[in-house]
Amino acid sequence: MQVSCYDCKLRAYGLFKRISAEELDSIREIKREHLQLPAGSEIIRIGDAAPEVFTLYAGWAFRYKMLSDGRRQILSFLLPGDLLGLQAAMFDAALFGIEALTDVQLCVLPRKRLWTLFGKMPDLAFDVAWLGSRSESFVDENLTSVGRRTATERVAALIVTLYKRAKALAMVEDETFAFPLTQQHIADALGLSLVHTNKTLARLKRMGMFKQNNGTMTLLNPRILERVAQHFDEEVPMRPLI
Amino acid sequence: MQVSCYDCKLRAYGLFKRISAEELDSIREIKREHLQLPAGSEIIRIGDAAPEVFTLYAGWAFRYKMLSDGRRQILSFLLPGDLLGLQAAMFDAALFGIEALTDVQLCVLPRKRLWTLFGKMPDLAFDVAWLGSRSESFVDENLTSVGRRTATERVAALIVTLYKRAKALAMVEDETFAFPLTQQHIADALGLSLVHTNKTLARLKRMGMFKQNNGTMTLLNPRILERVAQHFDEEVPMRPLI
DNA sequence: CGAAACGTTGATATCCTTCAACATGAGTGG
DNA sequence: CCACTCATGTTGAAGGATATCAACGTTTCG
Repeated sequence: MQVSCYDCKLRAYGLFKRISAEELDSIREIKREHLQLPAGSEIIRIGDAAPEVFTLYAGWAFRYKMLSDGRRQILSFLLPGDLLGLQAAMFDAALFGIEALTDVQLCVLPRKRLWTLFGKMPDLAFDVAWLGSRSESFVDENLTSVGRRTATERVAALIVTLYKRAKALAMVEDETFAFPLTQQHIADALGLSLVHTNKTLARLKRMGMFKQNNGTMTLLNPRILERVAQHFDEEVPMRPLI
Repeated sequence: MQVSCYDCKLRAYGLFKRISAEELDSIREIKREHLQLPAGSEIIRIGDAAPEVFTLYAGWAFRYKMLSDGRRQILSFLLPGDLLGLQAAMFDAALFGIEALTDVQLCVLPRKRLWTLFGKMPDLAFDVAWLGSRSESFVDENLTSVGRRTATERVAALIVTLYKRAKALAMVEDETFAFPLTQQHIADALGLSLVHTNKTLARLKRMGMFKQNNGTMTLLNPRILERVAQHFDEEVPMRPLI
């Protein structure tokens, strides 16, 4: 399936700013291909030299680091509209891996052409920087969870954050959204053991906070869950403000 | 003391790329003032609307978030040459605070002028994005520490990372460098309690890894300390590659 | 000199990990 | 269609790493 930049569904969500036809042409010019990969694929491998930049068009992914003895830390989850591999493209080797959590569709943006385009379209440079900043904000929030929240607060905060991100993408209906993470993913994102993650989820479920059904998550009490999470007042913006 | 961009000491470290006189003029044009603040100053307050962007010219600072009940998470430490507040300037409110750890000197870069300059100097846009990516990489590493390393590994990893960053700035002599963090800062960066941080530092000191003298840190065995830390093979670049 | 910030140390409590076993479901080959 | 395996989820018990509490020591600085 070939998707054109002209009718990119992502733009429909107000995810990108209104742009001129001319600007759109420029973007379309750098987009090389539209990739489709199955769940579990390694999109960027740790140590990869000079990977390209991607826009995640559909599906979920996650960014992670590994210690030499196999311990894994998930740094952030990636949803449609997120930019993948910007950091990696800046350096000469990827410092982290990116793996597809579900089947994914990617728009490939060859980095050389991207840098060139910065000259012609300063607004694009701003947008890329904006997406990069937003991505760092998510890591900041996760770090705060892992460093200073209890297990229950961490799990609650993760679910609330993913719920809000999904909602901004119109992926939530009746407080229900696709939730492709396994308990191992949650554990590795929150710095918890698998067993404790399981027990914590069970506790929140018993408290009536949510229920899960074949790959979906339904929040039964988003307000309370947000309080349990000790969620921040200041929130990461979901889309450009301009 | 007024410092001119033309003889900026930071450039001497190869921290910035060689740039033309014309480019330098452009940068100097956006730099508004050179600020001096004492240790403990709040450089950016959480929730601040539309803060400016700063270059940390001299001194140390740290970026942090707080939970409503007072728990604090330090997200990253900032050394000379780092850009402060890029994220905050992108959004309409700062999601984190920045506090001076020592007396600091800041170059103020009014954000409007900075965005304008992106159009004239795409290379500058790239550099700003590069600094942003590097900053995110440090958060990534810290998150991996807090999530997946033991207390001893965390403390070792933090010391090694700061040592390497200081070294890249020519701030290390005889394995000795200024170390302005209190144990409370270390604890808040690593997601540990103050008491446990103290005992962990004592253990590493007893192991002969380092010694501290009125505000300085001396590494007695950097190699071993790096192994204790389970330090990554792939390292965050210290300066632009181009 | 006194106060406040910072550092040190031992005892006790607890959250979370590890270990071990079993349950469930999907996919696969016989 | 069944047996098998592999990934995932669940549960109880025990141990350990880290937190909390409390007290005291040390340094700095007005």
